[in-house]
Amino acid sequence: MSQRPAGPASGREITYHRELVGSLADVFREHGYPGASLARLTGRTGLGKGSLYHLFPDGKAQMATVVLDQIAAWFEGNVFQPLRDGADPAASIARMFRAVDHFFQSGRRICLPGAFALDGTRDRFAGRVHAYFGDWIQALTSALRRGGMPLREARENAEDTVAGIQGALVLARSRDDPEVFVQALKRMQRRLAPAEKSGAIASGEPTQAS
Amino acid sequence: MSQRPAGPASGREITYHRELVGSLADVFREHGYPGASLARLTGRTGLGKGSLYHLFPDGKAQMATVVLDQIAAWFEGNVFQPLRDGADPAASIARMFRAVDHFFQSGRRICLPGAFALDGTRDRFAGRVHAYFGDWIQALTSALRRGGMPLREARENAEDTVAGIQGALVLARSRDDPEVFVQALKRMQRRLAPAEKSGAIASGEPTQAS
DNA sequence: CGCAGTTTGTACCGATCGGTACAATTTCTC
DNA sequence: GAGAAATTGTACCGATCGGTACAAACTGCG
Repeated sequence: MSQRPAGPASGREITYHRELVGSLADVFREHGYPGASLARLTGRTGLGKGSLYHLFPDGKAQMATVVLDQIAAWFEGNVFQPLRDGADPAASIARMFRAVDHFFQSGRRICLPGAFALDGTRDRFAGRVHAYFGDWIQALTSALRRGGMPLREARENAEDTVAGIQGALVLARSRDDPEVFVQALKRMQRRLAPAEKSGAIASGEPTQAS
Repeated sequence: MSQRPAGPASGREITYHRELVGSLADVFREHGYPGASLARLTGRTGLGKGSLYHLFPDGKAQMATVVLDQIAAWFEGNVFQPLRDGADPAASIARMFRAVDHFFQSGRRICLPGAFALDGTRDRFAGRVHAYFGDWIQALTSALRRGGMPLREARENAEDTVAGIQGALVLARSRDDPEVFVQALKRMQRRLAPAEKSGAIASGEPTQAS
């Protein structure tokens, strides 16, 4: 989804673009959509308005959608797809918790789709916000079911886990203590474990978080 | 904490003021702090700039602090104090879940301290945001302990429950389905119950949510 | 009524908002 | 190295931002 602008040297271009989108993401995370002004966007990325509007002709809204798409792509590759297709569901779930801890930087980074969901920004990006959480819950439900959990229970545990992660991020930031997030993550993983084999085998490390 | 401006007829004044602060709260909830423009604030309250700045000489920041204080006061009276001092801890916890469902309008209203916690707004109101969650967790921990739960377990369950509520609000809004919140609340209440007497006796209904 | 104090609408302030125009520069291709 | 295309900085746009000034209108009280 991280589209590349028309141009040559596409190999280097993509990397460049990915880092750029990561900087934009940081600004949206730190200030929210309304608070992410063009001044902050240009300041953080180091690019002038001209460059930014050349890359994103539709402006701030387009920057946010590209950011959301990059986040979705990362989760698709490192979390959702493994949960859905992983040969060992328990290992996929263990991998999910590792990836989540990695992506959210052990509680120091918030979830942009979650933050967008809370205020009026949601309506601007309703489809992407809805898909992010829907895909996550669906994938986790699938892994739990294949681990032997009944559908209803799997669905409920998936919702509780995804919600718990969001809430733990809120709590960690409210107390300015990332450890709150780390510990909450561990308890959620433990709570999800009993119904399945506990010996989770590592299978693949998460790629560099955007 | 909801201070009353100098003036007569203080009885009616307080009510008037409480409703006004409620309208301000709605705007902050719907748009976040940076998105809550003076135009929206005046539009929603029906008051002109002159009136608003007469009531809140320090402007937007003061409006937000008064809103946060009113929210804190409501939770103090309807949730925290009962949790800490209620004769029957199990009943106090049941009352908490009722109050939470009521205050957050069964998932249709978000938690402002939680929303503030996520972005840079937190730093502007760090003390109040920190206190809100700290008081809540402390009060719930107290009730669980008095219900017979060991300290460590009580503390962890309190954090998980408060975080779970925040996450459920995020999830409900992401799917635009308040029922997600209601069901998640029920499961959290059930999960908290087994360690204590299940027969919760109603003791006091929550007052009108601001 | 008449007056003091409160409350309010309106005009206005400089700063910043998101976005556009466009010429100058850099970069790639041949 | 010439020419085309992509990239960039800068100036500028109208709108809106949060906030101030202040005179008019309203209020309660004697």
